[in-house]
Amino acid sequence: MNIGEAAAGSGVSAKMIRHYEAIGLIEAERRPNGYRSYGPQDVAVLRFIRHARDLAFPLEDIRKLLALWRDRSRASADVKQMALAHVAALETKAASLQAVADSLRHLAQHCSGDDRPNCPILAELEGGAR
Amino acid sequence: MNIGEAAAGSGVSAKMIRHYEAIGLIEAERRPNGYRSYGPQDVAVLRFIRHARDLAFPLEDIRKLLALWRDRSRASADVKQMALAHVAALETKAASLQAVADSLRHLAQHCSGDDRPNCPILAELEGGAR
DNA sequence: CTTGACCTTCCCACATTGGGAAGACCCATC
DNA sequence: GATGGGTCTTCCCAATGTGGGAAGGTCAAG
Repeated sequence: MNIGEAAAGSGVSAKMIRHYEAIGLIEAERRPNGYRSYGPQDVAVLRFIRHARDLAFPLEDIRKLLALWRDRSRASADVKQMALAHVAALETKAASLQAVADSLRHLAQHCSGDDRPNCPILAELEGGAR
Repeated sequence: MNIGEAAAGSGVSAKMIRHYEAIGLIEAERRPNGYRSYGPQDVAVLRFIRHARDLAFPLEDIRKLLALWRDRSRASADVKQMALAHVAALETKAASLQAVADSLRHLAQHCSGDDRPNCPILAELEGGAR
């Protein structure tokens, strides 16, 4: 099948498929006319990639996951270790975003929010967080 | 003062100061020799920007915040509204990261993590999340 | 043969920060 | 006055991931 069909079948845009190929994440056969040609197995790989992206794995992680996926004799410990490291990274980032949100919400709570100019939020930005 | 001193005094790198100028967030006087020249007020602006970045405001938001900051007669409601919208965005992102982390952690929990190849994480990536 | 849908490559954009090169400059010391 | 170290200038490139769009080739149906 052509790239469009592979895109539709995998949920990965044609743009991204070409990009993944450009960075060496995947490969593709070429037809005499230069068109990329994909089989069902390729679509499965693309789906794998998309699911991993859905789980916010960086592409470099996905590169390793693909290698592990293709290696029938891999140790599941390797996969688990990657997954847990990724979970930790996600949670760290989520917590830090939440912390920032909390402190900003706190600031906003003390802002009258009417048509007077006085605003602790701007005051904090001006001088605070030293 | 020169850019280096302004950078040291504000906590914004010289690189970033030039960048902020390039995108029109700030301006700078030029000396005859071409060097940028900053005064204490400029450093205050840079500090304002850095604090807003610490609170994860996007630069476009900072552009508006700066305008509000400079407008002595602004209504605090405008600031509060922006802040709360930003808080909501942060919390949405934090929650979605946490949700992804949760589901991945859940998957990892069912992975033996030993030297056997069987791994539900890969299986899920392969077929799941449809 | 024309038309439209699809494919190709290539460049550009987003947002943010940093690295580094090449050249100009300033100040102080010899 | 020259030499040198530090600072400044601009310009290009990098990362991340995704998309837009142009210019041109290809294919199938009418």
